[in-house]
Amino acid sequence: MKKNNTTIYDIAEALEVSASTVSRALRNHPDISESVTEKVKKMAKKLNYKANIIAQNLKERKTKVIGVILPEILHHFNMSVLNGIEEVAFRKGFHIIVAKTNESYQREIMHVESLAGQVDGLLVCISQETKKYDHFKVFKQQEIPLVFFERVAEKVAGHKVVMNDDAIAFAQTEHLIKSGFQRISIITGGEHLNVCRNRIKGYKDALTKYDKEINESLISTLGMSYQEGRVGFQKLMSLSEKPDAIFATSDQITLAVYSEAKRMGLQIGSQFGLVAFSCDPLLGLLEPSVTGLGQKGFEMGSMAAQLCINEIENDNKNTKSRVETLSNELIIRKSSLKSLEENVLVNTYISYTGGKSTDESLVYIY
Amino acid sequence: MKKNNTTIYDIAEALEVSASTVSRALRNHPDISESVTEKVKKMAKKLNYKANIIAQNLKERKTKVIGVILPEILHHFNMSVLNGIEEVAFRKGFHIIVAKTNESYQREIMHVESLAGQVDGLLVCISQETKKYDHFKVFKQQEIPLVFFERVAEKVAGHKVVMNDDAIAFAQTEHLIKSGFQRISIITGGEHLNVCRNRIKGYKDALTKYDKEINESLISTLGMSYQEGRVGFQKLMSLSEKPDAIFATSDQITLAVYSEAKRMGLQIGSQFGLVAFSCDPLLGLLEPSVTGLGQKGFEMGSMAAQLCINEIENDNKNTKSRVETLSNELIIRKSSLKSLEENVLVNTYISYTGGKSTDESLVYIY
DNA sequence: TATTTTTACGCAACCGATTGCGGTTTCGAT
DNA sequence: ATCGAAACCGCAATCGGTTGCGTAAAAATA
Repeated sequence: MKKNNTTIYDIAEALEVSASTVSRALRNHPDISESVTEKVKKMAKKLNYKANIIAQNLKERKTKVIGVILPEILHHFNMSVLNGIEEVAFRKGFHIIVAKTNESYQREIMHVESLAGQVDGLLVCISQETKKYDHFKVFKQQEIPLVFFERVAEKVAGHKVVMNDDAIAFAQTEHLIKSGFQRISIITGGEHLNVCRNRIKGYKDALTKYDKEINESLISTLGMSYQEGRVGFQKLMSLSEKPDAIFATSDQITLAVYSEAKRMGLQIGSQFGLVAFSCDPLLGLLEPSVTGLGQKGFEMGSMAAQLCINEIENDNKNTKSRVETLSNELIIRKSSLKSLEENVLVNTYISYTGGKSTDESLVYIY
Repeated sequence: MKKNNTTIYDIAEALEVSASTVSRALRNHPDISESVTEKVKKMAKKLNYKANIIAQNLKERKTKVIGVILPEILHHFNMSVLNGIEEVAFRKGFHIIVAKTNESYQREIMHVESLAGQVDGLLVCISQETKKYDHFKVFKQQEIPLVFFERVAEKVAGHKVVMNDDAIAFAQTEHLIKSGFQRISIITGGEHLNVCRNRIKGYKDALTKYDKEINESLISTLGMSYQEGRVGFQKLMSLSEKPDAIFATSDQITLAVYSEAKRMGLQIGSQFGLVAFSCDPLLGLLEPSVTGLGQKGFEMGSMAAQLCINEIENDNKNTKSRVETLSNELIIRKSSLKSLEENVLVNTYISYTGGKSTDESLVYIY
């Protein structure tokens, strides 16, 4: 990026041929004779020629880079998604620009706008604050493929990759009910986010199915971050009628609830139920271990990247935005079991049909 | 990146001025009158003009992108480093391209070479397999700033950001000794990696100080990954004389050892000691909790990014490669305590002076 | 030998912006 | 009225490759 780099003109001059010949020779164009091609390549090697990728990008109107915008870089789910994205991108010859928003709408806008000019496609998990989606129009205008994952902008054109949030949430809640918990709380973010809305929906549907009252004061929608999760939990635990179980809907919330509950001396599992919309393998190592989900982050990331790259390469105008819904599975562990009796597990079966995604394949593992 | 984008020429045509005037107007060049500047900007807005960043990059010979090459995307330490890098990069107006090697030398080479043309600087944590460093010469030639973090190529010019590995390793080992463990094993990677070599050095120095024999069969150098850590642990535990404590030198190894040890029914802490070169906050939530390190990943990442960006912007040829050594601290938890007696902690003090980094500020927290 | 077809390259435009230099106009100063 | 200086703006080169088109030379065909 600095200077002194040898260009095709240097090679051309050294060999007394034209730059176009050099260019063609380096790309093995049949119009160029073997002998010349040979000479050019030799000289290129000798002069340590490296093609200027930026110049090529300008000419070709592509960068072989896809952008990834996500709310944070740290916790397991997002990182496994990122891992999946990188893996697919690499195999397809793409690099990825990673930009995080820290859940800030403004920062998301900045990234979307600045990325528009330098990526061939964009993968986005929208921020918590985002409620307007005009900033994505730039991508439509420039016809750059846009794929959402996890938290999607439903009104915006572009493929979406999501989880079967409603079904999972239903199953998790149902599981807590069958396990014997009475006052089940959910800690999540605002309902403008599809993930929160759908998880709340599954939660409510489960309560309804079992004729349990839906108590809005047990629904905390402060946000998906650690801090927000912690505050949400503390507020719930300061209610006159405290919950006896929590459905934590993010890695961070799970972490916050688990830490706080332990700190407060609650006996997670026997005394206090916890299920997590989270797939960190460490959940299985905690004592008590925490009921969570299967590892679908990598899958989500690779699928999103696939969709995006296909769109880039095939250049087909089938702009029907597909919505890919990944089926996740429940991993039942101790945190959600009042007792370790087998029959709770045996009696736990799938019966959710409330959402678009009827999912009969939830797998329960102890 | 696709097409139909309005250019300065479109604006120029619409306004019957020259493209250079448009260019200058958009950048508020004083040579252009207010009225024209006004008109140009208005027309730019109207035609929805977005500057072509690639063209600017070509002209300016910079991309405002820095590359990050790391071995894997998933575990806590690397991600906290990445988080720090992104944060600093963002504040400085840079984007980051993230490329992982999966610990593969070949893949590292590919990334280094392909990134050379499209980033203004590069941050690298070398792969486990890497033992030759010729591929980095491209960056010297092109005078692109190169900064290593964590695992560094010592012979290659470029700043380095590392941890006080030797001091920490010494302290961890010493702590295990004082805690009463007899056969202390270390699980790490090959000594060609600075981190492994230095951690082994600290480990050995501690043993030596306490007149304990250095038993090479207790030193497992299979690698830093989960799988390698697991295999290493299993081999150690199949020795006729098993270790009674493990020093795990990566997030992944720690995870592997902890899982396996639990699976084998070992009583971690009281019966089997474990210290981890790892700072995942979840370590504190495990039961028993795991002795680890303070959170320095973010700091390492942000420092590396700072150094790199300074180099890019100041363009100063002070090519003295600095080595920044971050002081980390030990967080003592249950996994390394045979008993919970206070005196173990009281007797644990800093006395390491064996390495380049004499570190008096290790903080012990229970 | 004359004519057609290949083969092998070069010219110049193009991708989209930036900028040194030069030219024209305007305006105050003498 | 004349001159020099600002004030304003355009020409053309440049960044480094890519490629359509044209053409001279070599080979093939008549």
